[in-house]
Amino acid sequence: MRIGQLARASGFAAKTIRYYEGLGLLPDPGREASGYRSYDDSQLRRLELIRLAKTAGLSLSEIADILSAGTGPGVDCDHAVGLLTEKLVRVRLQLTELQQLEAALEHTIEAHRRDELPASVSPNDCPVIERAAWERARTADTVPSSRAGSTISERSPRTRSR
Amino acid sequence: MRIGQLARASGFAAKTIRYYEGLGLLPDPGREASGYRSYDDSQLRRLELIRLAKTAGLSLSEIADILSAGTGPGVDCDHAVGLLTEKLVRVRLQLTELQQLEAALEHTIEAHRRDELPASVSPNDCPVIERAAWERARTADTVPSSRAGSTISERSPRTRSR
DNA sequence: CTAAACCTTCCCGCCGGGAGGAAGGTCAAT
DNA sequence: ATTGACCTTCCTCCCGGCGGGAAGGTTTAG
Repeated sequence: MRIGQLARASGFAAKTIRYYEGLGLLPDPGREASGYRSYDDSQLRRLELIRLAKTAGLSLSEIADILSAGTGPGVDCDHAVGLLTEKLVRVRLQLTELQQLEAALEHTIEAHRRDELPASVSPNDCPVIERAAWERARTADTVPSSRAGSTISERSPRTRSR
Repeated sequence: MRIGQLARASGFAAKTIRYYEGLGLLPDPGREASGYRSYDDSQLRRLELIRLAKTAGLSLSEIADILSAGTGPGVDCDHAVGLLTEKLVRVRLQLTELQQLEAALEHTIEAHRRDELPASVSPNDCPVIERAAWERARTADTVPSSRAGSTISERSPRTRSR
């Protein structure tokens, strides 16, 4: 089986298959005399597992972790459970951040709807943004040092202060 | 005021200030005879507004939208409210997706904890992943065509089928 | 034999938000 | 006049997940 057939059978583009091979998601396939990659059904099954893992919300590096963990022929399912558990923690952190952002946006929009916000007093001044920033900063410090995809920036350029 | 002073005053790195200028977040500053960028306090205030907007969870392109919307000297605050409203919609979609992912992970881990999952029958087969994919796919179709940072992939390579 | 379909490697592009550094020009103080 | 701090432009890198296309070799059908 050449890469084109595998592509049609798996639903992944041939380029993607080569890319996955480069990432270590797929083992080195043999080559025909011509240099063409030569696949068998086990690669197809592996690609199907990769699709499942993607559907499950895993990134390619997480999938690589699962696939290369066993080192034996099979996939280490217990390792996969561990990874899912860690991922759950990360997902919950992201959820917390997003929920805080949601609340900040809601409160700000609501405050504006009720005309509670002052008019802008100068250019480069916007009470709406100020309020949203305040709402967000207010809850941001209650999050336990997440570092997970934070949209918030902590003030400190690499310019040394003097 | 040169870029270094503005950097220290604003807390943004000089590189970042040039980058923002390139993105259109900052107007073209004048130049000294030497070619150095020359800033005044309004740029500092603008950078402070940008920091607030970032704190509020806005991306640079969203901030650019707000800053360039007015076209007059001041920022159009009503436009900012509209943007925040749209962003709230997107945030809620993301929240839905993340909550579904969370539930899928929880259910899968719980099923594993209760030994409800069969053993893997062959290499490239992992009931844990299968279950997680199933849990996720089960809820994924109830989401109203989000398209917002989805981690899920819909099967269709650009290989034309034949 | 030839054309089409297929394969190979390679490099470039995108989204976001910058960081790091090279090569060179300028300014201030000593 | 020299140092060192500052500034300029330009290019490269990182994270994830590929897609496009060039330039060339191979296989297969008619």
